Amino acid sequence: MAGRPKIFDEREVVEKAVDVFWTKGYETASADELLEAMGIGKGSFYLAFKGGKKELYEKSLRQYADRFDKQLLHDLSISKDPIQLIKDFFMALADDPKSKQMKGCYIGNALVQLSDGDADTKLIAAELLGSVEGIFTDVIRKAQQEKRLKNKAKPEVLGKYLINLWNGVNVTRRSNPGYENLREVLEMSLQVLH
Amino acid sequence: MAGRPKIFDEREVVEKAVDVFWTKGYETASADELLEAMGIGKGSFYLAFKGGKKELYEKSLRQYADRFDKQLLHDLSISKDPIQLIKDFFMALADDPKSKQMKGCYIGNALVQLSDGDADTKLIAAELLGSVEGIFTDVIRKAQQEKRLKNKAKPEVLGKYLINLWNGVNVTRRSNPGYENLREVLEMSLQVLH
DNA sequence: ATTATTATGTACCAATTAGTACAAAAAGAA
DNA sequence: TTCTTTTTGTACTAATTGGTACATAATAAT
Repeated sequence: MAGRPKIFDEREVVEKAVDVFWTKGYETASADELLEAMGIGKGSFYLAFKGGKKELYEKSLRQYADRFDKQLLHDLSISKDPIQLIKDFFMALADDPKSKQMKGCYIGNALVQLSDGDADTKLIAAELLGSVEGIFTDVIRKAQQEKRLKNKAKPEVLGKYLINLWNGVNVTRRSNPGYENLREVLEMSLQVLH
Repeated sequence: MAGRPKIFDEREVVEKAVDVFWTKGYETASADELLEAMGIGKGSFYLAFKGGKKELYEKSLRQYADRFDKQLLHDLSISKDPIQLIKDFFMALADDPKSKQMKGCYIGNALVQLSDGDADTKLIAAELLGSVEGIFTDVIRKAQQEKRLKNKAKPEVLGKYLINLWNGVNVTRRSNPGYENLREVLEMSLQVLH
């Protein structure tokens, strides 16, 4: 063991980078800006992230999604009524502060913001969204088996329906943050979970 | 009337610009690339579009939406069953070629791709989507009045529901173009139009 | 034909981009 | 202390960005 010690924790600086990428977008977030927010210099950065900005972004996507999934799975694990939890999860979108309404979904943004040149990164985002979809699907399948969900549609279809709802709301509310009818739209959309 | 004649038609070159912006995204589409596709030089461009790239983009959004709205209104005007037409309109999303599935909605993309610095342009995109929403809402209101639609939900909510569906599908299908269940998800989503 | 007007093409520019080179710093090991 | 290893900060760079300046070209009016 030798060498000068790192002055930063990788998970922490990646978390800072999430902030910047989320509010500014992948292209618009400049390397300087990211480094500033992360609190490290170029020397350290390009040593730790040999792939540069792109590697940082991919790691930020993975780290964000990982945290998100773990949180959701945890909440589900301690819930008496997982279907209701998913409903609440969606309804909570209507209560987000305006600032959050404007930012969209961190993963979904990647899907829309990346150009064809970043097809590989896009694929990562697709996988990560697919992971959330899988969680939804599992909850639905189980609820159907336990007769807690009357809707007999294929769990995979309902899972995709929910992810689609998620993606939609995260785009729609950007155009009109805090708009009156979001709650009613969500209620209407969630009637399939009966 | 005097002066050297223009060698291009504004609507035509803006249409070319739509192509570039759509496939590459606002930031990623470079001025050179746009000019190349439009087939005009910098001199002509910056004379005709004093606001540069941004003005071109805003005009492209307006022109695209204008064409889109007119087409939709026309189709509705000659339709015997406007609600069915809207259903078909959405179901057609599942038949798009992969290349189109990957591109998303031209207007919705703006909402997600623009950074906070372009809030004014974002607002334009929001208005344009609102215009489509208004068309949906009108169709629904009329159908309810004519008892052709049983669903008694507020037309405004159903209109927002449909735009939300539109936005969702245009994000979701990017992650998995041509995926199996899109058709079923759409059918499930359109059950509200009964 | 001369003039006024508008459009065009090209050369140029300042700013910013992501990324590199490298010498100095900070630790442990000998 | 001296050597080795790793990290850090800074100076630099090559490419690209959107945009401007301006001389020239092409037309209509006089």
